[in-house]
Amino acid sequence: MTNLMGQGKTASKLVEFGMLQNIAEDDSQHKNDYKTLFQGQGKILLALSDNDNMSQKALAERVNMTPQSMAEFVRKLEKRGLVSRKKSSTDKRVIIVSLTEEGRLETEKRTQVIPKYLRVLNDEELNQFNKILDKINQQMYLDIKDADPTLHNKYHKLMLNHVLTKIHTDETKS
Amino acid sequence: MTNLMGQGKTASKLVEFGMLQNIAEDDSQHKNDYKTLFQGQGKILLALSDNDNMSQKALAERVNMTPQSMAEFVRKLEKRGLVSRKKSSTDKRVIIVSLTEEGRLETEKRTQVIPKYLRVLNDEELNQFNKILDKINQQMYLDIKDADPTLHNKYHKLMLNHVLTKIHTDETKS
DNA sequence: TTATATAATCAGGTGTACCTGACGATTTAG
DNA sequence: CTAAATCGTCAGGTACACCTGATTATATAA
Repeated sequence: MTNLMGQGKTASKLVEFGMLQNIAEDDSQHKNDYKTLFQGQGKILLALSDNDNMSQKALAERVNMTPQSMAEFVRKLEKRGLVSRKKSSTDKRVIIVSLTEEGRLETEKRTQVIPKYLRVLNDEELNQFNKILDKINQQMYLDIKDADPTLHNKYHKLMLNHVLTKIHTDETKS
Repeated sequence: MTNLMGQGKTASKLVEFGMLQNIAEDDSQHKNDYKTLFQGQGKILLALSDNDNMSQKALAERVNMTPQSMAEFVRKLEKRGLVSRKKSSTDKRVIIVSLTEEGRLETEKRTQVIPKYLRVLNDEELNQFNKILDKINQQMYLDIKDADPTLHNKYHKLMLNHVLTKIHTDETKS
């Protein structure tokens, strides 16, 4: 099982990678906390980046949490000036949440960070890495779908497209 | 700046990768919570895997937290049966913390998990991935050292060696 | 031997991500 | 038009990773 051995090696390197990411964050002034990017308030910002002006209910469903939690986080985000809440005119029960300009910038900043360590890779390696990540990510989408089709729909492949496309574009420009 | 563009692409794929890891965890029965592997109790287990029988004080320094926090976490780990605490015979003030057999197994289990998604990579890709991760990890060690030499010493490259070597060995056997 | 340092503990936070239950304000369906 | 469904809020809670300050043993140095 040569392949299994290779996988094990890679797995341990990934663990190491995870550990290092963590340490690097603990340390120093990084505000782009990798850990919180995909949880709570960060998760909501990402969802809004993909699809703005959602009701709290829809948002809650989208990111798989209770409406109460969503209300709490949205309120916190509002306090931070990253989202705004306005009553829907068609249905006075619902509240439409949208990113403020600041929120949009903040989210972009957080997802656009190019980790310093990538600079050690040359073009060929970056290319290889991209292909590998593509394969892995694609497989993870499938695994998630396998485990829970509903979840998969919510976090559909398109979720990050908005943000990610922007990154590519911006990068291309520079 | 072709290279910068490549880096941006890779960066976004890494963000996506992180997001997917997170979703996959939320979902389903994974107990090997990637998020907690390097924090709090998990961090301590890792430190002990590398260097067992440390005093609480030494442990606290090693993982960069206050002795009070350490005391709390160690107590929790003891309750879970993963570590044992015994008074040092030479210095009755200090408490020596060590992994129980269960703790050792648990830690190995948590670090040994081979993510399912790796199976989509062929031998060549695994090889490339390994090389890339090696380069990246090495660079991250340097970056951490750069930012804080003390921290670097504590989380020295050797930290995970113990655990990781075991993984390699076990994998080789299978 | 007495003052001081040191390891740990107790007590009491803080912040963040969640959750459940109860309830008020609308909207919609019968 | 009234009852049920729907969206959101309020109140209160849990769990986990931390932290500061004060205090108790024990060890060491003057």
